[in-house]
Amino acid sequence: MGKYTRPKGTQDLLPATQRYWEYLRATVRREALQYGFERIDLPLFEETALFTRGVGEATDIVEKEMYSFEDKGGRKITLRPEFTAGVVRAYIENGMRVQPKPVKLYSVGPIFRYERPQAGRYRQFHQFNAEVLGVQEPLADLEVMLLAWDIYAALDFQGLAFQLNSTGCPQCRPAYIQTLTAYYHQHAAEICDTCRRRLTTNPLRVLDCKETRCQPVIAGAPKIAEQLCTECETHFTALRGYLDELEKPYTLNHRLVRGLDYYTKTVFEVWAEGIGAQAAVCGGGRYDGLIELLGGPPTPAVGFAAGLERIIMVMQHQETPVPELPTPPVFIAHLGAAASRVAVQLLVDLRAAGIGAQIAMSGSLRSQLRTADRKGGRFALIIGEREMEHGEVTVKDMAQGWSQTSIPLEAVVAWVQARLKRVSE
RNA sequence: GUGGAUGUGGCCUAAUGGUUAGGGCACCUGACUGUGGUCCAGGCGGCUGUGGGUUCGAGUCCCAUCAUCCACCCCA
Repeated sequence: MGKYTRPKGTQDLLPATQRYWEYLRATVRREALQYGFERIDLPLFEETALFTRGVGEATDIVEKEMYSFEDKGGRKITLRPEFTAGVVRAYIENGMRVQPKPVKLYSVGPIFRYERPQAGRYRQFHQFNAEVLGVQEPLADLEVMLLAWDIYAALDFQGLAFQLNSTGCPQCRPAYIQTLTAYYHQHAAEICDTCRRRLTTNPLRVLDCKETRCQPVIAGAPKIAEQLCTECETHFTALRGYLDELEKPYTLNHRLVRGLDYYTKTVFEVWAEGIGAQAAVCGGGRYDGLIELLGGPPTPAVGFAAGLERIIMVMQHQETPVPELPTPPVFIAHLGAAASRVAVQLLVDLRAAGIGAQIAMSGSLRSQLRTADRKGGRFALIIGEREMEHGEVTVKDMAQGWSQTSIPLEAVVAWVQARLKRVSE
C-alpha cells in the first residue's frame, strides 16, 4: 500500500462499479424528467448558518455531523449535509416564487456528514433529492412519494416497505408533545437513560428508540396521528386516500418521527432489505415552515432524499441486471513505423465517422491482439508490412474464431460501419 | 463519541516461535517466420499496517498506535 489512503469514510468509485452508477443516474434522471421535475445544481458548500438555521441547532447533523471550516476570507463554510436547505436558499435567492406553482426541482450529488462509517454509511456519499415547492395540497406529498416509488420500481426493488406518519404542525404538535411527555413521566422507571434524556432535548425521538425495555412503553404511547388538528388530519386523510386509491402499499408507522427540525405533517421513509443495519434508503416529508424561516415568503413544500450508495448496495444484493458500459468496437494493431502512421490516420478516420476505436500503443503483434481480446472490441484491424505493400488492412472478427479478411485501406471505415450497422439491427 | 472484530504483494490466501515469507488470481513477456481466448514456461511485485517489547530467534507472543470492517447513537 502506498503512503496515502483515502480519508475515512470516503470511497473510490472504480471503473468496475461505474455501470451501476451510470444506470442509477440514468434511471433517476429519466423518472424525474418524466414527472416534470427540473434539475438544479447547487454549491457543494454553503455558509454554515444556512444549515444551523435550516436543519436545526438541536439536530444530530448540526451538533456533530457537519464538515465546517473557515475559508481564507474568514467566512464560515459547511459542506452540504443535505440538499433541502440549499434548494430553499436558491429558491429564495433566485426569486423562483414567481414561477408557476408548483416548482418541482431535483438534484443529484455528493453530501457530507462527519460520522463513523459502517455498512451503507459514508462521510461523503450521494443523494438524489426532489422537492415540490409552493403547494399545500396533499397532491404535492403524493407526487414526491410516487416519484420515490417509481424510481425503486424501475430498479426492480424487492422487499420494499413504505413507512408513513404525520408529525403534525405548530398548531397541534406542542399539545401532543405534552401528552407524550406526561405519559413518559408515568413510566420513567421503565425506560432507558437515553430516552429520559430525550424527553427534555427531543421528545419525539423517544418513539424510535430501539432499547428492548422501551418497546412496551412505546407500544402504549399516545399516537400523534390520533391527536392531529383538523387541518393536519384532513391533509393526512386525503394523502392516504390517494395512496389507497392507487393501491400503493404503505405502513402507518406511529414511531416514524425523523431527525430534522423542519418537518411538518407528512413524514415518510422507504426501507429495504440486505444492506445491514441501515434499512432506510429514502426519507422525506413536508416542511411548510422552512422557507419562511430562511427569509423567504411563507411557502409550503415537500420533498425527499434517497441515498445512492444504499440503492446500489441493494441492487448488488438483489443482483439487479445492469447493462455493461459500451466499449469501442474497433482495436487497431500495427507493426512498424510506417504502418503506425497509417494506423493513426485510420484511427482518427474511424472516430470521425462515429466509430469507437482504440490503438495498440506497445508490444508485439501477439500481445497487441491479446490486448484487443481483453479490451473486448468486436473487430481487430491489423496493419503490418504485408498490408502496407498491398494497401490493405487485415480485419479480424474477434468473435468469429480465426477467420479474417483483407479490405482495401480506403474502404475499411465504410466496411466496419456497414458491419456494425448490421450487428445492431 | 462508545463497543467488538480484523490487518501477509493490486485481490484472495499458506506458513507447530526456527533457513532467503509459499501459492492462486490478475498483470507483463515468451512458445521457429506477423495473429487473441485454453494449455505451457518465465517474469514483475512483500522492510508480513506502523512503532516498541519479550526471545538466541517474531508474520506467529505482549503493549501501543494507525487503518479497515461491523454494531450502537443517528441517519441516506
